[in-house]
Amino acid sequence: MISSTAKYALRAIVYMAGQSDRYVNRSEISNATLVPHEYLLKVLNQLDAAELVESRPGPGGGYRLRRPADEITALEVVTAVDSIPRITECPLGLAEHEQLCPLHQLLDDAGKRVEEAFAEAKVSDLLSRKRSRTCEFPQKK
Amino acid sequence: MISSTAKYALRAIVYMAGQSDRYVNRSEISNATLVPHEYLLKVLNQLDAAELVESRPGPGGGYRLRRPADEITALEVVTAVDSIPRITECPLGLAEHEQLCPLHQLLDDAGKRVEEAFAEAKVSDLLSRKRSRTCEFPQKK
DNA sequence: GCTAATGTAGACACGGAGGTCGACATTGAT
DNA sequence: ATCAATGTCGACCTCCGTGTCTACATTAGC
Repeated sequence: MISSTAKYALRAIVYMAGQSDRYVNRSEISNATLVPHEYLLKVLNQLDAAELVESRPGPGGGYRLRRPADEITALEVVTAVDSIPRITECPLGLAEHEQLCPLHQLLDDAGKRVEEAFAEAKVSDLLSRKRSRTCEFPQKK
Repeated sequence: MISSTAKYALRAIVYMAGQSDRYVNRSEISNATLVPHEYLLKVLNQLDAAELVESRPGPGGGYRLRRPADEITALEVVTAVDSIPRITECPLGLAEHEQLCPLHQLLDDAGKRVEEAFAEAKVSDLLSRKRSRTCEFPQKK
């Protein structure tokens, strides 16, 4: 449905959201979310470019959200790393088409529904209440 | 949203649906849908395994639908070649979880909505009324 | 039965997403 | 000013979905 990069981004963002305002370093995020440490860098870079997180180098540095968790939608996180394919015009460029062919309409509708699902969820909605048994952050073995 | 293989399958099925009961050979389907001729074979094999089409070799042979177009849903076509990822249980296998973590619930919800979109559409709904300007079958140049 | 049209099958090639590695740059604490 | 913790960047590797190639099997028509 979405790329694993997008899932990584969501896990990382949700983890940071659970750590209030402190800067969290990459190793800690990687340990908690099991996103590969080096790959996490690329994900965080994209989240930074999308202005969802900010970073600070040096001891005590790391990453944190730029905005409160209830003001960030899951859709923003997903689109920061992974464009959801929407079909707004005829893929053949036939300008005369007022509307898409039924098949293209269906494909676009599927994309639209996914977009809606992610747009309706705020990051704060994704925080697990009972932390002890959360499964969104897999355990390292 | 779905793989290009799934889009190929939909285009091929919709094309066959527009040819009533006659057997359509692979070259004709490939020309009409611009699905690469050799790759189309693999797609058709999967559609055959899913019992959506039947084939006949020899001169005058080819492929055709096994059931009427209004009794096949787009979801059947898509799932014949491409599983839509649903999350029915905790990915960590924590049996104690009565319900999924919020994040996994969201991901599953996205998959569910896509499934619904495709389940609601029959192949017959995807046939273009005005054939002259259809864009679902790209023109070879 | 022969031939041509067609489908069948498996091995191989390509490209992009996912993932790793090593050298470098920046900052906080002392 | 120095050092260590941390982030930054670019090159590389790997795997799998996509797509191609070549040889083989089956059948309609004569």
